[in-house]
Amino acid sequence: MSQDDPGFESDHDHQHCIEQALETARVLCRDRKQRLTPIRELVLKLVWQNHQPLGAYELLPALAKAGFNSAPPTVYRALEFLQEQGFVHRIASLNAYVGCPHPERPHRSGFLICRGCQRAVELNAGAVHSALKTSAGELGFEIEQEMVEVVGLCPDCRMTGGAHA
Amino acid sequence: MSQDDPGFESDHDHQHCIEQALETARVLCRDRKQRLTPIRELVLKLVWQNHQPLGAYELLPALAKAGFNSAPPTVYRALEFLQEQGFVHRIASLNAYVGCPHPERPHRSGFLICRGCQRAVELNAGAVHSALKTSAGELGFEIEQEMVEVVGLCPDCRMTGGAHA
DNA sequence: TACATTATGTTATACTATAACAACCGTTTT
DNA sequence: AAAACGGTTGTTATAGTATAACATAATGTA
Repeated sequence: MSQDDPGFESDHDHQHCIEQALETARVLCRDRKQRLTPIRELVLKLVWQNHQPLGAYELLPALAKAGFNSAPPTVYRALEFLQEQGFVHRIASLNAYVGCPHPERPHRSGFLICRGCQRAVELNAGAVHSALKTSAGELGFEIEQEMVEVVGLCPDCRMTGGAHA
Repeated sequence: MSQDDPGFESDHDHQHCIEQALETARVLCRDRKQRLTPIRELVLKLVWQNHQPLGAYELLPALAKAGFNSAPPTVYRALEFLQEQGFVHRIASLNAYVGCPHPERPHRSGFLICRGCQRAVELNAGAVHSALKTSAGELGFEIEQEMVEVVGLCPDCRMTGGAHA
């Protein structure tokens, strides 16, 4: 994890996270000649509202409120696009989606998921990837995609016994 | 991964896998004073039919054919029990279940999942776990549960371009 | 403009998992 | 043996997650 990423520090300027994520997405889409349509931008913004992964169906009411169609395919399509562009990740063990702080380059990502406050932070785990690559390589297995999802307690919740909001 | 585990070798004596898994489960249940009922044993056997993870709903027809009730709760209950006992693992990214070759002791498990032949082999990834523990520790995160699911191509499928059955 | 391409709207449905309560069964207690 | 109990299974219903398929609209391009 790079130094400027907020980890589990609960007092970071989250508005800044959101702004930056949106701005990065706009720039990258322009470079890549992809269209960050209003729906897609809204979904990205919603996913970034906090560091707690959101389920697809949790996004629908907000879409409806913004005047868009709010049937499931709408949000799944937006999520699919955002994943392809690397702007969000899906967390399989939660059936939920979370913003990616480093969309500029594709990367193997892992997550630390706190069962106390439900926040998930991305782990830039070079060492984990190396170990995995070695173990897989010994079996002749060629890695294409990695999912690393770790559940536990973040520093805040360890102190408060998991009651942190 | 220990030496006696079949990895992606497709010619291992799979009947032996099944027998051994069932026998181990019987012994462990006796030791633990748990009941390996006919339904539970059947589900375990079905999950072990091959090394491809099976979805819960794929098990239902076989349960029906064996004369049991075949409504979803039946199979989910059996799977829940088998997971608690460590006899099977759930693979979140596939919504599927696979037999565990080392149920005698709880362990952090990872999986290599081949997108060619759909086989999944368990990775006894001590090194991966260590790396993860270190990375998490740096953020003050306390690990309770790990999911490591790696998708790629097994040795067989690398040769045949992923067409291996 | 005409055409192709991409995105969105809409309806329906598939797939995955659990809630809730009744019936059954083996064990222990009376 | 009867009653009480805990655990397992049967049964119905429903919650939660995701996609198929086709129609319409918007955008980019010749």
